[in-house]
Amino acid sequence: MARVPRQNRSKATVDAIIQAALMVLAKEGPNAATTRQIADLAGIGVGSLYEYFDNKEAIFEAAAKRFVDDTVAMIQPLAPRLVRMEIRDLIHELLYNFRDFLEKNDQLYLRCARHAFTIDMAVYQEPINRVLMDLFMQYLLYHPELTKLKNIPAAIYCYINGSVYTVVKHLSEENSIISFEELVTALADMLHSYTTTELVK
Amino acid sequence: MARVPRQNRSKATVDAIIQAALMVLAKEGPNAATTRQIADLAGIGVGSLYEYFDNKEAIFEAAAKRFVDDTVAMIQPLAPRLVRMEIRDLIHELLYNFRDFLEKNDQLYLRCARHAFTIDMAVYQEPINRVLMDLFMQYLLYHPELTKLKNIPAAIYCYINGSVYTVVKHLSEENSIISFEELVTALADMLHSYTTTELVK
Amino acid sequence: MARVPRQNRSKATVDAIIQAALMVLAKEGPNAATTRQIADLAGIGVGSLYEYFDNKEAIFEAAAKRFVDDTVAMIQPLAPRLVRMEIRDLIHELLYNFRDFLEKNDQLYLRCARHAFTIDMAVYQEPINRVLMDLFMQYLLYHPELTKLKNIPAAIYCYINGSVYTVVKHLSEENSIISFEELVTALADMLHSYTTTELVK
Amino acid sequence: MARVPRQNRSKATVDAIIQAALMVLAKEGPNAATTRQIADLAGIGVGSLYEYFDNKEAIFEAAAKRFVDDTVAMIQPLAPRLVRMEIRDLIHELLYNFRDFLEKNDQLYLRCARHAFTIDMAVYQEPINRVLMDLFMQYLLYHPELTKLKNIPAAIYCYINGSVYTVVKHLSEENSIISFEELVTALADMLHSYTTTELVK
DNA sequence: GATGAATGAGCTTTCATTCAT
DNA sequence: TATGAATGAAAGCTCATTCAT
Repeated sequence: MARVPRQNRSKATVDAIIQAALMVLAKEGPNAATTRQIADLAGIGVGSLYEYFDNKEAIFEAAAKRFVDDTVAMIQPLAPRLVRMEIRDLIHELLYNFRDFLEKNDQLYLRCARHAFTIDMAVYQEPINRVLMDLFMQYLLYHPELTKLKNIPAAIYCYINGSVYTVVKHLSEENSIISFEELVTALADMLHSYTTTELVK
Repeated sequence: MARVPRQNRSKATVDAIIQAALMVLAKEGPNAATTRQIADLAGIGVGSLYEYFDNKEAIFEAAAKRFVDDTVAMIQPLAPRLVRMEIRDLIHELLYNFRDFLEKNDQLYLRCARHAFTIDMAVYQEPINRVLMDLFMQYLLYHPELTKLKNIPAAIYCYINGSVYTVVKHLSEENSIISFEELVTALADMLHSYTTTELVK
Repeated sequence: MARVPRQNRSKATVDAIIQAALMVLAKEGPNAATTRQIADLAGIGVGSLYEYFDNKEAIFEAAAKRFVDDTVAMIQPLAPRLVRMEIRDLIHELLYNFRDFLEKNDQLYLRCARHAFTIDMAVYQEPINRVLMDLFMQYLLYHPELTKLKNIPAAIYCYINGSVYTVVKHLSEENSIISFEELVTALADMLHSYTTTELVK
Repeated sequence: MARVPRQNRSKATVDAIIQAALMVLAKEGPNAATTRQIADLAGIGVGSLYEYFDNKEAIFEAAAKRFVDDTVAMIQPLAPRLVRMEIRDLIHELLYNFRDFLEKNDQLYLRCARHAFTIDMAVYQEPINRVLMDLFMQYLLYHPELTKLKNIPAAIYCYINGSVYTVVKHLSEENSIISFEELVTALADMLHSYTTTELVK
């Protein structure tokens, strides 16, 4: 039976397991990843895995949660600055930060994200989408003229989902036909043109 | 060693295997799908799988190819009509056809597509992206004024990848915050506004 | 149910199967050899194998019999000449003929023989041992002074078994510490010295 | 991945596996022997086999090595006594010891040896041949007059290979035409006559 | 609490054999 | 008679999970 660890020692072990799970996930993908690999990388015995998690899936859930929390934690502090920017600059700033986040630690998170777009894992994407949605909502407060846009929720829904997927896919491509800068500019321009023309009749 | 089926009987068996593979893929996802399930669903013995395919992976490749080919075959005949339409109507027409395609046969293809966004499977998405890219390129021939748009390849790259993913994700959601019609309209408007404002300086 | 073939066509097919079995046996060994390989090499369908043989083992038995019969047929005609020779010349002549027999057809029979020393296959070696025993018995008729040797059956038993195995083993070795000529001379000398000293008290 | 057993418990398991493998090998031969049989006989689960060995072949290799090591260990301590004996007594002593070794444990090793003469397994016979060769070489030191024999390596090569095979074959025969005593005497006499007559010219 | 040896269900794959054509 | 597609038992092997230490 998995227990909630309260001591520091335990917390450190849980952390090591999650970190190891992320690394194994990044390297092998979710199918090939084994509990033995995770335990070895975490520097503990396989049995200990089950002291902290009910089963393998619970470990991956925790790893996914970690990924999502870190992503949210990366975005949230940017908000105060972003909401005051011109829309195209916002997108630039946001996506370059997103890229840096994905590529740090030898692309640890990028390689995890590659496997994350199975729609089954959409539950985990939810918080990321929400924080981005919040960002855009706050943006509206600072730019009230935009509230006249048609069907804002639908537009945001499309833009967020499409952009996140497109960025991850692009970064995962060995030889893309376009550069990251071109990608970002295109995404920025698309949102900019939308916000300047699609007003409610 | 897999052999090339020559007789009609054999061809039917290969078809049954691919169909069964798609159904198992749709129901279980690529990890949980087993050869036994495929054989059972195809109504044949496990051994027969290996008369036509070298291994399990080859079966899934064939299934993925079938999905992609069918998708392309669904889009291609629409092209002549679509390229003559106004851009928002094009998107509407295209995406409603796409939805019907994904939802037929008890959402067979939609449920397969849910698993297809693992970036590892991007190889299989390639032909779909290409046929859509071709569609937009042809569209330019019929609407020459659009050739003045900034960085067309980048815009198309973002739009196609983002839209396809967003549509599949939306259709997979049980209770979405927006309706399909709203989604389509938002995507259509976004492209429309981009084409009317983002001209080369 | 396997049938005894009486027509020429059938006999040719049986022959082709046996030949194919020997070749597959030589190349793959008895474990890795499959019915499909045999059928392919024989130029017939797998099903046809079972028109002439009850099962795979029966094919191998027939192949073993063929090998044995050919070996006996190789030795028998040599006998009239060999029995008149001096004992060392007999061994030389016999073993060089044996070597040629084993190495013809790209070592077909040598490679089969390598697998034949499993003592389980001793049944098949029997006729070979017998023809060699007959040879030595005939030899005694032409050299009556040898009948005074101690325990002739035991000596022949040891000499035949030991020599045949040693020759096949030696020919199978890539880099032997001794040459074939040295091997033959040693075996010849050993028998010669035995026949000149070990007389019944 | 096989791990090196460190604990006593593990070492006992490895031993049980090797012992079981020898028994299965003895009963079924190398082809028919399955991993399940070995595991059952060893009283462990199939999975445990793979805790200690990379694959089935590695188990058989270890079993073969055990057989060879034990054979060598049986012969080696005899050497000091044998090298001082008259040659015929040496052969008697050696072969009777060999027989006892092969027949102990319900003929465990004899039944393994029956399968070992596939020339492919000659690699494993090597150490046995070498220890016997060493024995004869030492014998020469104690009987310097024998160094005048013609081509000693060739003679030893033939004698060792031939004798070992002949003994194993004879012991495996249900109803042999000669007794073990006759066999041993014949082999002893053969070597004795060779050593007394075949001197370098 | 931590371990890792042990487990065995269940996977993919092979292949001798059958039988409708 | 000849075929080869179909079969399915059985093989080798993996790995999440357990539990005695």
